[in-house]
Amino acid sequence: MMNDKKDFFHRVYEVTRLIPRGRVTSYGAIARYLGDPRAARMVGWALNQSTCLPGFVPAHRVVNREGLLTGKHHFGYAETMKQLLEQEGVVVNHDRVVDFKRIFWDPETME
DNA sequence: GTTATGACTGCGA
DNA sequence: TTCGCAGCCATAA
Repeated sequence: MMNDKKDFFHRVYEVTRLIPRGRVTSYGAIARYLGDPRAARMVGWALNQSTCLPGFVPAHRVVNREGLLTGKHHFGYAETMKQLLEQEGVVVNHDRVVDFKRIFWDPETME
């Protein structure tokens, strides 16, 4: 169905909203949770659109697998993503999430 | 209509 | 170990 495509974006937002405060996850983890590990790029694209959506989508809690803030440039100002994360207690250094493995949140296990 | 690109990831050399 | 390439799918030109 063509609604499946829409659902993909919708589910990205849903999962992203489930990310606990002070935790982060990766595009690949979300994509894998949605059933398409290779569709990580679509996750990023969906989050790009999410910045213009009504309601709060913590897209700043989604980084790449290395913990790098690759999407910071899409928040209007490059520092916005970092500041949002630090506001939640996530330490960011040189566009990289410190202790990424530790605060990583897996959508599949939700822990 | 086709081509190029993108907030990525995994695997092979 | 690091480096390069293919695959994923939607949007833009």
